[in-house]
Amino acid sequence: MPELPEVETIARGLQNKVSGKTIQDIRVRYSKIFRDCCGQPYLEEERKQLIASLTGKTIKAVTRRAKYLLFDLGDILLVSHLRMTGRFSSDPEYVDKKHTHVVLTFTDGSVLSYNDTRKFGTIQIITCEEERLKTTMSRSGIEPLSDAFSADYLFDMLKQSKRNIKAFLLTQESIAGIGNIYADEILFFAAIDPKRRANSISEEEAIKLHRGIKEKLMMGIASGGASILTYVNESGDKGAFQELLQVYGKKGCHCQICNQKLLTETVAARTTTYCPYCQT
DNA sequence: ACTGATCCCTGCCAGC
DNA sequence: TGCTGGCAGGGATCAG
Repeated sequence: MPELPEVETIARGLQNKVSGKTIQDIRVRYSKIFRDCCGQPYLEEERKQLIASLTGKTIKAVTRRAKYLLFDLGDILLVSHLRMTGRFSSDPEYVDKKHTHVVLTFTDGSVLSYNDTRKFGTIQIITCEEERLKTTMSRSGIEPLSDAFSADYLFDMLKQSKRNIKAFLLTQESIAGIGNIYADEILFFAAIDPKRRANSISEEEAIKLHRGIKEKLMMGIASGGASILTYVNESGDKGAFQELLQVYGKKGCHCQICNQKLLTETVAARTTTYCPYCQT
């Protein structure tokens, strides 16, 4: 399940693989993947027109914002969210695979496939600035790896929120790009109980939390992402961050610091694993 | 302002 | 062995 580090890894890979390439042909097998700026499926006629309009366009760049992949086609922007199981692959073998829903063929003969087992992922076709502003992507919060995201900034945000800290970290409108895996790892690093109210976090704790957010996300990127379920980058390589996980998915395991048994419970409607002794 | 339920969808696993 | 039902999962959205 791709979070910020995984999406960043994919964006960098795709930038190398497909930027500069011109779309010659598009094959769509499951059309609901394509959505308008509000996330709604298109009516058939409009969808056909929009997809046809992509032919001949050149991919100028592939970048990331929050957990979204952005394909800059000049006057059109493709905004893709991979959700749980979405993946882009430049491997020709993916073209005919089960669950491959969209295949782009470029003028140089190479291909890019969108494959998504659970079909939760989406590709929005954005044709103007007005549409872009309507996307949930544009409502994403601060980029946690940007310089603007300082410990002071985080502490101010925390003071204004009464939600539990896990829910706070998962809310994309606050901080963009953190999902369940990194939220659990960050809270373990910062030694904070996931159920604590955000506004109960002290300045000292906020500084540690801020460091945890930056470090865990950067570690994720440095190791090519965490391959938990099905995540692979655009070349099909797995990441290595899953080997560095300390609490996520470690139900029943023992804390690496105090050796007590880790606890798993639902917090903010997500499976949450933490150390009840170290995280207070 | 926040919480909880619902929806999207398939694979997987426990239980029969 | 084969079937079925329930669950997981990110996040938008809606009701309370």
